[in-house]
Amino acid sequence: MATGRTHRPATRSRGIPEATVARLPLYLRALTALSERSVPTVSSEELATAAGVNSAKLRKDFSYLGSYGTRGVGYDVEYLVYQISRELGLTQDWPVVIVGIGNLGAALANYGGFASRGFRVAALIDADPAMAGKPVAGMPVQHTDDLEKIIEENGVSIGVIATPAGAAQQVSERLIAAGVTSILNFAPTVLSVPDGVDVRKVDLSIELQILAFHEQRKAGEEAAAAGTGPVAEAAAGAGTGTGTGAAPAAAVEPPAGRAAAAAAARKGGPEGDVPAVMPA
Amino acid sequence: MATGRTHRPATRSRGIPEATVARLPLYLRALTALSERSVPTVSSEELATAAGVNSAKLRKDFSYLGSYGTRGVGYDVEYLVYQISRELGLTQDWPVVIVGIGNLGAALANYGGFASRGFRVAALIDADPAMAGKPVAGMPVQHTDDLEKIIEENGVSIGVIATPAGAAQQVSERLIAAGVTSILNFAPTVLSVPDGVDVRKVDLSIELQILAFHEQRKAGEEAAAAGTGPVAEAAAGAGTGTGTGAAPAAAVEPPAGRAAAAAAARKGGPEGDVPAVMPA
DNA sequence: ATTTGTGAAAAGATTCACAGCT
DNA sequence: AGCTGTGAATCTTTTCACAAAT
Repeated sequence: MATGRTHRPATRSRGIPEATVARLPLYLRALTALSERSVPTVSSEELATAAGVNSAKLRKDFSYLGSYGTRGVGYDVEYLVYQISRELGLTQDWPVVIVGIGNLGAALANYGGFASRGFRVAALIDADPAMAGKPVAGMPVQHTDDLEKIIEENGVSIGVIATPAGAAQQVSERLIAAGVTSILNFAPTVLSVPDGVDVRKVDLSIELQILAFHEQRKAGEEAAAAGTGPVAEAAAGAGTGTGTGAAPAAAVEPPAGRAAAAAAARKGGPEGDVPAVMPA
Repeated sequence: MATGRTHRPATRSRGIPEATVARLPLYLRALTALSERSVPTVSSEELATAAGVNSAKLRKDFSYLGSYGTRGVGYDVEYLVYQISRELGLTQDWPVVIVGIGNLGAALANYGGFASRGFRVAALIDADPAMAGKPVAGMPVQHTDDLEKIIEENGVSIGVIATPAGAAQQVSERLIAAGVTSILNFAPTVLSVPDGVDVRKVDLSIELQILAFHEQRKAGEEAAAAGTGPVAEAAAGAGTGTGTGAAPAAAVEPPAGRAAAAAAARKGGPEGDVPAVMPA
């Protein structure tokens, strides 16, 4: 999950569960593909497969939007595309600004997926004077000094932050002061924003860390020894184990589960002094 | 949430809830920052604030790992960094390959957040012969032809896909055949993979769409008058201008909206009143 | 005097299973 | 005959609130 909500705790939006909202774009993408192939109708089963979910979930999700299907037949593709687009607010045009035009910012500026939905990149903004005027994705980079003016003139309410972590909080404050109320944050930092502002974050390294966790467990599953620390396998009930034959083939892990030495190495910075304490 | 799990449904890893695993990297980042400032201990309240969660959740999360705190005092920062790192499998080295060195792939290759954890970019791979040998982030791009060899020689078990959508499925199959068991997918497509392979996806446009949903609702909240029908005259109305200031004017939703709209729509026939839907 | 760790309650999400409509 | 829509059951996650520890 590159995702994370920050605000909007209580007010579950218009009765549509957050989990459902998060899947609507998935359905929309699958439907758009069907639409392009001129497929007129689709069953919950087919659409669910295309979107990578199961059909019960999909039907439940759609039930929050209304009764848009036809029993015995399925869903009308075009109609559903429209309904979901409207629900997501994609039938209107959303100007966005991207702040921080480094590698990632440039990648985002070039990313076609924005434009193809209701999003329009209204401006690219960077703090480096040397960047100013340089064209990225066919549009000149503007300087941070003009941030407020750009936001206001374009009626921007969604900002994308792709700056280094250190700059993100300040950038968010300026965006918000100028009128932005939704932020997509790629900087690896927690933004603190006032009530009423939504923040979603995408953190590339967090995703990898979650994968590493599962990867590690896969490795540990077959080498049921090697135990440093609490491997609590017995109590965990190996019965449910993924004992799939499709076990990870590639023997990767050179050293499986080193202990304190590894910690010291990792942390070994200027003051890296790892307490030797280590019960469990 | 840009995030989404694809596999791993039943086997809840080693008793640690998936939701908790997803937050561990967050805690780790906050702890690392404290560690760098040589803060020796931290309370659940402080750490929770730094990580952007509430303290009850944090304590519950930590309780799945063990009893690593001291009542009346808090948590030892260094010790906790080590424990979480170990739990996530970051005390070992994870070689990863990035396939698809376009804008995004290059951004990922340059992203410092990988290297600073246990991740090492072992190779950059692209299908374009013209890219071969060109240095990106100080390392030569290699051709897809050598993919299998690279995976095997480096013992890679985690692959990052940053190719266009059309190439992603095939790339994933080759990665998996060569031994990769975890994939981070940036291509906007659903990968179908065998059991035992984990896929996480990050979709930039999905995140924006979720923000748009909430943004739209905010707008509708204050413009609770304007009894428009089920009409969503978005782009027509304002073009660029969602008005200035914090409150975008373009409201889409009539408060009474859905029920009536749905009913009307259904009466109108299977397809009748479907307005021109913007094709992607 | 604080702050953890955790049962128990509450809220939320998913899955089941089938009535009801086409 | 087939497929949606949805209550009911189940599972997961979050929050509460307080005993236990230092």
